[in-house]
Amino acid sequence: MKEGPDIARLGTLIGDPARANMLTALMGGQALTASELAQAAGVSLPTASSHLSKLEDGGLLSQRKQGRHRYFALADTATGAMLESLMGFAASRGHLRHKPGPKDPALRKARVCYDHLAGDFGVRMFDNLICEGTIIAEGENLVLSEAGEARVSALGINIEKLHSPRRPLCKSCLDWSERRSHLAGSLGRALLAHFIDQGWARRMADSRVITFTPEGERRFMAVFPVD
Amino acid sequence: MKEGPDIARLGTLIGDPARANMLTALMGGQALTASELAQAAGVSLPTASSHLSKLEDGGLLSQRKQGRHRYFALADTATGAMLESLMGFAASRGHLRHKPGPKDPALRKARVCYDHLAGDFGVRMFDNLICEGTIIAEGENLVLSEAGEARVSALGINIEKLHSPRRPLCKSCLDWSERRSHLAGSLGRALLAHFIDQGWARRMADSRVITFTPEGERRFMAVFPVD
DNA sequence: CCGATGTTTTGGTCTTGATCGAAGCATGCG
DNA sequence: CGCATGCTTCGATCAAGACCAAAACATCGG
Repeated sequence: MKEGPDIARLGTLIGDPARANMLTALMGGQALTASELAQAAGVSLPTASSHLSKLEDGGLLSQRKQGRHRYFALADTATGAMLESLMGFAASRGHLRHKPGPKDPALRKARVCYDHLAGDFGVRMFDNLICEGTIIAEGENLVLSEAGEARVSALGINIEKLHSPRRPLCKSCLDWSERRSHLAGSLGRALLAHFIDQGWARRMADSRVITFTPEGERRFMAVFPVD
Repeated sequence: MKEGPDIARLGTLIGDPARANMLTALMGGQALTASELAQAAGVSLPTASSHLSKLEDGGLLSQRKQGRHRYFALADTATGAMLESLMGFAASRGHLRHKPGPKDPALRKARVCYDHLAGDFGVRMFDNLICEGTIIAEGENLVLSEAGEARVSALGINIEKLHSPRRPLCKSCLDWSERRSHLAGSLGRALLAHFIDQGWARRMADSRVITFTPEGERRFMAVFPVD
C-alpha cells in the first residue's frame, strides 16, 4: 500500500501556487535571490523562505551562498525537464492561469525554456532543423546527422565541446504555447547562447521573454526560412 | 507573473496522498471501480468519490458507466506518461514512501507492478530477454524479435492473443527498487500470469508481493540464468 | 566595532480542504 | 414492485499548512 516513489510529496511541493510561481520563475534558467523569488511568488519574505527550504529539501532546488545573498536555481536539467513536461500536460488539459487569448504575445513569440529557445521561434527553428535533415527524429529520440554536424558548425558552434555524459546533445521538449516540439539538450542551449552572443537577441530582465533585434530577426528568418 | 500553464493545479491534484494512490493504482491501465479505488487509497467511499470527481474535472481520469458500476481509468497514455515521468523523478530524488533500508526484502525480490513482474526477479527476466535477443530495445521502444516470438511460444504463451490496439506488446517500466527497467506491456502481463498458472509463484493477498515456490524459483532461474 | 541589508526563525492566526456518517439517487435482480 | 448494491451529495468536524509581524541571525561596508 505505502510503496513506490512518493509522487504525492512531489505533487504537494509543486501544488502550492507560491512555490509553483517560484519554480516557473526559475525556469528562466538564471539563479534568483530569495527576495526576488518572494516578489515573483507574491508572498512575504518569511513565507518565501519557508517555501524555499521545502523545495530544497525536496531536491528541486540548489542554493549557493554569495555574500549576503542566497541564490536559488533549479537543481538540474532533469528538474527543468520535469517541470516543462508538467506544463505541457497542464496546457494540454486547458489548465491555464489566464484566459486563452494571446495576452502575452511576446512570451508566445520567443522565450527561454530553462536554457533553450521556446515559443514560436523555438518551434520554427526545430521544424527547420528536422526539415533540412540536420536533426533526425528516431521515435522519441533525436540524433544529429553527419550533414547536421557540418551545418551546425557552419553556424559557428563547436560541437566537440557540447558532448557530455551527463546530458543528451539533442532532446525534444514540448512547447506549451505551441503544443509542438522544440529543441532542448546541450545543442539547444548552445544555439540560444549563440543567438545572444551574436547580438541577434536579448533576454529581458525578470521575465522569460526573449526579444530579437530587427536585424537579428531578419538573420534568424534567413537561417530558418520554413514557416 | 501569472503566465503559463497552471502547474500548481496539477500539482495539487497529484499532491494528495489519497489521489496519488488512486492514480498509482490506475497506472496498470485497467479500469477500476470507485470502491476498489477507495480501498486502494485507504479512504472511505464518500471521500474517494470526491477525489475522483476532482481528478476527472482536472482531465486526468475518464469514467465509463457500466451497470451499477462506474469504472475509472487514466484519461489517456499522455497521462500515464506524465505520471511515470513524475515517478522517475521522485525516485531519483529518493522520495520513497518507506525507509530506504531493506524493510521489505520480499517486496524487493519480486512483486507485481500492476499486472507484470517487478523487483529483482523482474529486472533479471528483463535483462535475460534483452541479452538473448528475444526483445530488442530501439531507443525507448521495445520490439519482440522473430526469434523472440518462437522463444516466447516455447514458454507456452500464445502471442496472437496478446496483440491489442489499446496496449503495446512490450513496454519498459522503471523499477523503483532496482532503478532499472523491467518488462511491462501485455507480454509482461502474460508472463507473470503464466508463472502463476504453472504454479511457480503465487500472489500474496493484500500485498504486491509475489512468492515463488522453491521449485518455481529453480525453474525461473533455469529459464533466466544470467545474473 | 556599528549600522545597514538580506535572510531565517519564532509564534500565532486563519483558511483551505480532507475526512466521514447519514441520507439521497440510481441501477439491477428477483 | 421492493430490496440490495454501488455511488454521490450534504453537513459538520478537524487538522495541516500557508501566511505574516516581530525578533533573531548573518554578512558586509565603513
